[in-house]
Amino acid sequence: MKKKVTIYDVANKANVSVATVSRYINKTVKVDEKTAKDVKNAIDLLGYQPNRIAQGFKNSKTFQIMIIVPNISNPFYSSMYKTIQNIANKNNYSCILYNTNESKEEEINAINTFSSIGADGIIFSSIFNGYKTLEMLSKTKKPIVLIGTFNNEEFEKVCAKKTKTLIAAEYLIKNGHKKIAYVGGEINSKVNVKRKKRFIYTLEKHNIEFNENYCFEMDFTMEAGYKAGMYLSSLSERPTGVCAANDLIAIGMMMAFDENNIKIPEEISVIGMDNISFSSACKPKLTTVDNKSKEYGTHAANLLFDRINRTYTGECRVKEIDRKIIIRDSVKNILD
Amino acid sequence: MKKKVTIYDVANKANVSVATVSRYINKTVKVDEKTAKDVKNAIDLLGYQPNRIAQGFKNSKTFQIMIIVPNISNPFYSSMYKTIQNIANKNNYSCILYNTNESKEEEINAINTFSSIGADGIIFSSIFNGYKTLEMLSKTKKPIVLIGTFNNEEFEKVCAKKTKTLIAAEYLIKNGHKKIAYVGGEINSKVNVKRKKRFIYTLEKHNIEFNENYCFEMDFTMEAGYKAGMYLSSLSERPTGVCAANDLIAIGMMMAFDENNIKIPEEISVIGMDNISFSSACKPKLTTVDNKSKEYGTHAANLLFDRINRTYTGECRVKEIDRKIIIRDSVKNILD
DNA sequence: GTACTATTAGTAACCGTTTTCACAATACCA
DNA sequence: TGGTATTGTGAAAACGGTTACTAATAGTAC
Repeated sequence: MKKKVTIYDVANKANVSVATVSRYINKTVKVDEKTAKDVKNAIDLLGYQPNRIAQGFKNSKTFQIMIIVPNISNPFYSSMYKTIQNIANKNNYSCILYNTNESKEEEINAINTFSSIGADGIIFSSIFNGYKTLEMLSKTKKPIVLIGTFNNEEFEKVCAKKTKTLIAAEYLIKNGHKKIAYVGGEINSKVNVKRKKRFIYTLEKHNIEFNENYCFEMDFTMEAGYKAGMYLSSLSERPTGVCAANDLIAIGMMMAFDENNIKIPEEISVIGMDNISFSSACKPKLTTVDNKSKEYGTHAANLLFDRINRTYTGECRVKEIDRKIIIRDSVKNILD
Repeated sequence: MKKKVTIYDVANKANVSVATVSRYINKTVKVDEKTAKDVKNAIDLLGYQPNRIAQGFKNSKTFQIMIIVPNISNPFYSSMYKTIQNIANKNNYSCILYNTNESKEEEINAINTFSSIGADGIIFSSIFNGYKTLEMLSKTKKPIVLIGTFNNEEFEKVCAKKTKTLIAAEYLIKNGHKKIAYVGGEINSKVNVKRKKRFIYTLEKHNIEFNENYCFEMDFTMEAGYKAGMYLSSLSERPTGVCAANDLIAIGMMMAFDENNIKIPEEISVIGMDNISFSSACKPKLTTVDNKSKEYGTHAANLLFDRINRTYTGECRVKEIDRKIIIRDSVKNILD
């Protein structure tokens, strides 16, 4: 095993001091042109590569950021991750991905590793409120960006301008629907609780009463959507529109309606949220609310690198993403 | 800004030397019980956390592995990543994820970063043959695991025992099908080329002639599958079975058949590959070949950590994954 | 020629650990 | 009792960079 070539070897070869080599590499101070040439030659000759760990150790900088997501198999997060990675790479940074599997415990573990490996910043998304996690993050004194809604003024944030539920429900209402069902996800998750609350609030705002029979909560999967569709199909007085907590649910539901020969959107309108790729491939094409994973990623990464590179040092900012409805074929205007 | 608490602070507080503290933490040498208690108290009191970078610097170890994938939005890879991360965490390691976006250039970049950050190992998956990448990897002298088929004896590998295509095609043949179509993906990708070759080979092995009319290659999406389905529906003499290069294609195809009132599997049988979650949620439930992302992940991570921890130092091993067919409702036995 | 300033380069301290080596204290044995 | 293992501990030298401080040289003004 060949010995690693260090900055000392380069200095020797080039007949200069290690300081000069370091200065040449980091361009912190100008070195004479002739000397620079010698150093460059020595580096090339020896195939020298600065040891990142040693650099990181000395500078207490790792050139790494950590990204914490609930579930990387969710197309929203994987797409967001990809845009973050791109921006990070452009800044000469690598990304440590931590998948928490939607578990609170794992979030704690994630933040613990974060502070122990000393990454330079973190992008944190969670389906929990997480007072403890935020407190832990605060202690790290590192640049931090939160994804989603948190009660916190201490960190950079990127979140939605209006909730998806509001947008979806109002679109149905605007199209004349009054008997509207809500199909949520895992009943106890904060995300579901919040969405349902939002849904009810939106109905009331438009003087429509919320009907408990038009509510089905199970989990965020296609199978759950199928069951919801079966349930709604069986009602003697069916709703005219359904608001699904995500596209998977909506797609599963449409399958059930199809199986029961209930025409979409003629007999029932369906609206989803997320705009995953499947939503434009199914039949009829699903009307949904775009979740704009790429915008989330771009803003989060930019906020973070503004802090890391000290391009911005003012008050913490909040980027609000303006989600738009994607009108396709699954909602009918029943006013016509 | 409070100063970071170091091993010296702990040593001071506990009235021992830094060496003792280090020994207590790493359990490399036994320390007296009483001393250990003192050290533990001091650590707790000060909230001391060893500095990973310094540790890494001293040990030339980063406690990080890198995982390179073509596309993290592909459910296969995200699921694989999750299992790898779990095993890594158990080994006290973090994972750097590098998404190459199915680009050769990005693969080069990925490996360059890998060697510059000096991670302790790498799990590499690619849709290319990549002679250059393998050569670069070889130079790093680090533990390496390859995912998929590569012509290489130098690294650990985990790949399939039989190709998915072989399994799928043979299942159709076993069920009496002779007029079988192949719907592939992006025509120029190595993966598609290989799969098609495999498909033709399997037919010939069973004395069935390959019919170019029964071949449709576009890309690996649901939309492409839909178009393929439309094309096949339009043929005057339709195949009795179709072998799709992945589940997305199969699902898209089934939609097209459904739209054309072609009953599955009564009039046409469809088989997919991947066993993504959608495949068991659609109607009829799709018969497919399980891609076992979790097994890939588990084996890859275990092979890697055997090397990293020097639990195994022998010849490079190849783990072959025995993929199984998942029989559901989309293939009919036409011999009955 | 002297004094002063700019520019470039070298010396050595430092970052926070691990670990080798040496040594003291204790245990063991004849 | 003396001699030898055994055990637990501390001092100090790494690991490979960066950088504050210092020194040398060149350039400029008087």
